[in-house]
Amino acid sequence: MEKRATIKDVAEAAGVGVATVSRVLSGGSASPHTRERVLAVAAQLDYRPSALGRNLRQRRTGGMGLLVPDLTDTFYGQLAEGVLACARSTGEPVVVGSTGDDPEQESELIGMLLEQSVDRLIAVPTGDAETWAPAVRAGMTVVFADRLPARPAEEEQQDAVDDLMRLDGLSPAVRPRPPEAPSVLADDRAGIRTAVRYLRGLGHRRIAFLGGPGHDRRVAAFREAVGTPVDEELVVFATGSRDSAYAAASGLFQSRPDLTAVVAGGNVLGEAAVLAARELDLRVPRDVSLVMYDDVPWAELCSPPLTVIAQPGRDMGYRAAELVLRPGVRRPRTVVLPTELIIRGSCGPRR
Amino acid sequence: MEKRATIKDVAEAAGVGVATVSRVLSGGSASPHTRERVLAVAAQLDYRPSALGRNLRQRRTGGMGLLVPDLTDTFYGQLAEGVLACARSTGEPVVVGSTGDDPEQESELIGMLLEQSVDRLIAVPTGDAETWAPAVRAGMTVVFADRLPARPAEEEQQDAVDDLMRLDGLSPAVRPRPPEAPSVLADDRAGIRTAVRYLRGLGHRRIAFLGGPGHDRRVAAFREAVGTPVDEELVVFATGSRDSAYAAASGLFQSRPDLTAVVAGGNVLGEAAVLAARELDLRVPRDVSLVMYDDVPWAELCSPPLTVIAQPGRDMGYRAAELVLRPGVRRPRTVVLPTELIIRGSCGPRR
DNA sequence: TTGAAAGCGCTAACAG
DNA sequence: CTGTTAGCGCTTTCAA
Repeated sequence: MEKRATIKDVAEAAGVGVATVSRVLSGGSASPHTRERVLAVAAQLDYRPSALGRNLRQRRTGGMGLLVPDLTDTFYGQLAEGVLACARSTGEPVVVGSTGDDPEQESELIGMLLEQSVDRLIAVPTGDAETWAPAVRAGMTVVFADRLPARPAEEEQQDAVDDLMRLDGLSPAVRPRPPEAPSVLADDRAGIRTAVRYLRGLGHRRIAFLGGPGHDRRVAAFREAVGTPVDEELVVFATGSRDSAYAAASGLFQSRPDLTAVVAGGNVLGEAAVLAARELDLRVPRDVSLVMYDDVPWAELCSPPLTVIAQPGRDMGYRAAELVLRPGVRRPRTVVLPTELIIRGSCGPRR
Repeated sequence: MEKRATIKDVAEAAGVGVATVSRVLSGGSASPHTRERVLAVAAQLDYRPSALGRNLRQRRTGGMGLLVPDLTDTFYGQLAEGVLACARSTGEPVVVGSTGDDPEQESELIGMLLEQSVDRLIAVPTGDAETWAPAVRAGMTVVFADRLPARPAEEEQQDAVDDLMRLDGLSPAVRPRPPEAPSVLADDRAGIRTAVRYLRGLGHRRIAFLGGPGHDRRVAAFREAVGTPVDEELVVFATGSRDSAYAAASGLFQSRPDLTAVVAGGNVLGEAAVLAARELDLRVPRDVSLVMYDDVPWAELCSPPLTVIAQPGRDMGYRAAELVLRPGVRRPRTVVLPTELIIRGSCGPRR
């Protein structure tokens, strides 16, 4: 346990000032001779600039934060891998937090990051705009991935009012929106639409949607794809846990034995659906067809192999990291990545 | 984007010195009156001490590092969740890195952590003792989880020599071992032994082991459980990737169609085995029985559901985090957590 | 019990 | 092109 050399040590050993060392090491101008000398001494002393000093001086930590709901969910594992890969290529540290899809924990983690002066953050948000206010106020560069923060209830109400006005042929007042953070999303709308069309093509009419936290855009897409009127009993929600997902799936199958197909909004829900169906002796795809959001390695292992809506988790993470590192001036604020319906064996014609 | 209050602001507003504020906030002694006053002002100014200043002063970052091979592997996801849960309870930041089971990347990540002055690290190591030397030299508190660093080749050789001496009835010289870092491991030996016994009980004699990086202890246990002579063709290794795992599994099945059972050393290998078997039209468990290390949610979804050796990934992470945060004086240096054979449907009697 | 002051290692003005 | 210097926000002696 020997203590590391400081910039001062290098300066002395090289017979120059500390500023020169700093300059050379950060690519500033210096005479070839000096540069060479400094570099040699630094190498010889095995000098590594301490991030501590730099951070304090610049009043910000390098690197970035990453907040996901649950690293046990393969999709978020993929996303995280993407972020880490990008960060590794630039040598940046990534502070990771797991929110458990709980706004309160998310809030605490944001506080922790603020305390660390981490000013760049990639998040799969759980809380609403209010939860995210402190981060924005502090001037953090935030990039949302996979989903956007829910909008506060009051705003939704206001939207409803606006909609009514529009029905009456009136133009609602233009109200300012909170500045949208850049985000990286999958094309949920297209993904869901394709899946629903596929199921309808197979003859299915009573199609259910099994959603989880943050799946609002997917449900909306589902509603749109199914068209009015949507049978509300066929749209059910679980919280983040596997237990809750199982309960929701099981409840759905039991309360509506007439449904013939299910779209699961995420891989944990898909897993729950398979389990619940088996428990209730429903055969897939004979009794019920299933499409799952997320392609995960085990989707192929199921029998039958699961038909899925694949989204590029790793790419999403990588892109988000790029965005947060280089907040381009006129870069597209929102990146939408394509989804793909991968047809395997979990869907069949309506029984 | 308003700038945060500093300790100086609080001191001025409370009419005390900065030292007093520091003391009060870190639970030092102060008159009740002063304390109250400082606390009130701090709250009112929404003061949060900056980790930057503290870190520089103490020449160390709070929190810890976490290095895993791949967050896409559910087991490491579980482990990471455990670490993050523990860290969250103490408000500590966790810097996570993914090594891809590549010693070089691991080495770079260690360097990055050193640069950040992160002096506590939990790692699922990939490199050998040499890779870990810099961390040790720098005085990092390291806790290994799931596995230990491979020992350098020369040492293995020396061991072989020692073994020969013992065979000759000689006592080899006592050579110093590198100080062992504390670690949290699953009881691989018992887990593998139980699985092998179970398979033998079903009548299997030609049992193969499908291993990956870091599975040395598991192979050793396998060899021991099978007893001499071990059919070396039945012990095959893959690198970390899914492709490699698939290739290894497929190759194994094809080169030794006479094998009747396989023990997969990890969930990625288990996945590969299922896939390869299916591709070769081998039925599980009729044609080949399979036991997989790691219980993961999808093990139950397979058909047949996979018989597994479960290890408590989340607990392992949590314990490791506790160990690294409180390096107990005379605490057990190595924690071994129990494994459990969970019998589902992937093993049958020898055909 | 309290405050003043000295840095921790680094970068960025500012002179030279 | 280069060196000197002034902090960044905090903790921690050391006196008072």
